[in-house]
Order: sequence, then structure tokens, then C-alpha cells
Amino acid sequence: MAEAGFEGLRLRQVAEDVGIDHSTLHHHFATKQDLIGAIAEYTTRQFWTTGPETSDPASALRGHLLALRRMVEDQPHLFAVTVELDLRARRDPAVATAMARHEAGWRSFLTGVLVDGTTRGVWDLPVDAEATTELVIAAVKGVRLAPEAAAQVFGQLEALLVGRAPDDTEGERL
Amino acid sequence: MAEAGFEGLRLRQVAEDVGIDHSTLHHHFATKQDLIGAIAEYTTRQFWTTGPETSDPASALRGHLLALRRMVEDQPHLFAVTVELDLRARRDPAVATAMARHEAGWRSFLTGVLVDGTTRGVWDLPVDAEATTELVIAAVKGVRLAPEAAAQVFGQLEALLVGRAPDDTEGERL
DNA sequence: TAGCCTCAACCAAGTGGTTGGTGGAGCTAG
DNA sequence: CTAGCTCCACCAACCACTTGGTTGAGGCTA
Repeated sequence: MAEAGFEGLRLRQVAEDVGIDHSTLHHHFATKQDLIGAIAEYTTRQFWTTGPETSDPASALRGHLLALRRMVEDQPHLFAVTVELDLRARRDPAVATAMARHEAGWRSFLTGVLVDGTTRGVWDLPVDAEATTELVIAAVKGVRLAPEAAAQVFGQLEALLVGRAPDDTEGERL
Repeated sequence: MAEAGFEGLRLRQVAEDVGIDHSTLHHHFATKQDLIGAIAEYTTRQFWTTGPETSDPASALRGHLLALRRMVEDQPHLFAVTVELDLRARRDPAVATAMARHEAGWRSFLTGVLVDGTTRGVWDLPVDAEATTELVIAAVKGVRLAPEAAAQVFGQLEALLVGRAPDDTEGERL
């Protein structure tokens, strides 16, 4: 998937990759649609990572960004598939709902953290919670296409929001 | 293209849309590759808009963001194709070079403006030129998938960088 | 026997691409 | 004017191949 994308997704190839006949594949997934639905389901589920509990909005946001950055760098293929899914969602209702569900959770988490920070006066910038949520989501979605720039993007985003100087070479502190 | 994407791009369909036989299409574009190359060429060329000349980095950046926002809102199909191209570029060298060329120009423009602003001390935030360039590019690329959030994303980005309160309902001032 | 899981063979519907040929616009020589 | 010629855009028919999906016939374990 991550290599060929949906455009190059062939049932025979998938079957061969897992070492079975392509007709056998139909035994597990009745139609190609079902396979794709399962892919969408599986992929979005991969993002269910429970970050460390933090009551501080700033470090919560920082931790979230760091976690995303790590994921982009360590599992670029996962994000590659996500891009395919985002595109596919435009024409495939099943994928669309899976992605919408996934994104709704993400969105509410981000907005929650940002609102929390605003009420506590953590940000020293004009931060609109919803707008910033969209900004972060857009930035992450965009960086999926260029994982090598992940460090820069996340670093700068963090600097702007949480007010820390961007440096890529910080240590292991979580 | 914007509707079906590359995955659904069929020469016969394209030919029918323009009212010719599919074999005639081969008369103009020898192979499907050639057609796709032409699409990439044409699409990237659409972004050659010469913005208003400004010596002020802040308003230059603001104008750039505004122009992009307008484009996203007015020609979402154009950006839809761009997403397809970005994805295609992963496996198609021809598309990759076209996109790389286009992106290089964009990148150098952004970095130029940001560096300019830094030397003049325009930004009152820790703005790393290259990193911020990547951030802006990532945000724009991400927002293509959700044009309805364009106003929020660009507004917030502008607020963070140029330091203006995010409001979507400003007037026609250019 | 029953219930899965597996496969080879097959099918209809496309797929990109090729071939041979048609008809009209434009040019030139008689 | 017109006969002869070359382009050019066009098409119907065709080809080799791939696609997702089906069928029926085993095999394996319980």
C-alpha cells in the first residue's frame, strides 16, 4: 500500500505478498471495497496512542507534537498510507467515515488542549482554539508528503505556539 | 481529474469528455504518461501569479497567504489536482520533477521573505526562515484536503507570524 | 460428516495502445 | 479553376493483457 498506493493496489499482488491465491483472498474479504475498508480501519486505529497524562496544556501540546514527529520519522509508511486514505475518502464513503471518525477525535483533543491553555492564559499569542487546531492538522497532513521536513515543521510550530526556540537536536526527554 | 483522480483517469473517458475518440487522443499524447506529464506541467504553471510588489516583508507574507487563501477558496479543483500530483510524484519521476521545480520556486520565495523580515527585525517571534517555510508549505498542502478550513488555517498562521488577530471577515483591502 | 481454508481454472469487463483508413484544409503546378 | 499532393485531426476495429470476481473441486482438522 505505502509503495504502490491505492492506484496500484491489486488483489493478486496483495494475495501473492501474503502467500495465498488471489481467490483465497476473496474468501477473507468478499470485495476489494471490504479490503480497503479494513485497511482504513486498521490504519486509523494505529493512531490510538495514549500519551502521558499531563495537566499542563503547554507540555500536553508539546508532547503531542513530539509524539507525532516521532511517528512521522519512525513510521513514514504509516503516514504514507494515511495520505492515500485521505485522498480516497473523497470518493469512497466507507473510507470517508473512518477518516472522519479518526479526525474528530484528534480535533477534539487538540481543541481541548488549546482551550484549556487559553483559559489558563498559557499562550502568549492570539491563539484561536479551533483555528489553531485546523492549522496543526493541516501542517501534519502536509508534512506527511515530506517526512524529511517533519523536524523543522514541528519545531517551528512548537516555537510559535508554546514559545520555545526551535532546535532539532534536543534529547530524549519525554 | 479533480473528480476521479489519477486512480480513475481513463483515456477513453478523457477522450469522450473532449468529444473525440480515444485513439485520437493518442494522436495528441502518445502515451498516458505524456498526458499526465502535460497535466503536471499545466497545473503547476497555474500558480505563476505575480503578486503586488512590496518591499515590506510583513505585508508581502500577508499578501502571499491571502492570495493562497483566495485560490484555495475560488479554485478548489486546482488544489485537488495538486494533491493528486503530489501523491503521484512518489512513483512518477516526470511528475516528481515538475512538482520539485514548482516547489523550489515557492520555497525560495518564502525563505526570501522570511529572511528579509528577520534581518529587518519585523517578526517578534523566534522565526527560523527555513523551518517556517516548511511549516507554511506543509500547512498549505494539508489544507488542500479540507478547503473549508482554509480561512481558519491561513488566519491563524498569519496571526502567529505577522501578529495580526485572526478574523475571517476582513474586507477587500489588498 | 461438517466447517473452514485453499487452489486452479475460468469469466466478463475493461485497460492502454496499434493499425489501416477517411475526409477536409492548404499548397502548388499546370 | 483544378488536379494532385501533403498534412492533419479523426475514427472503427482490433489486440494483448489485466482487472475484480466466481465456481467447483479438493484438503485439513475436529
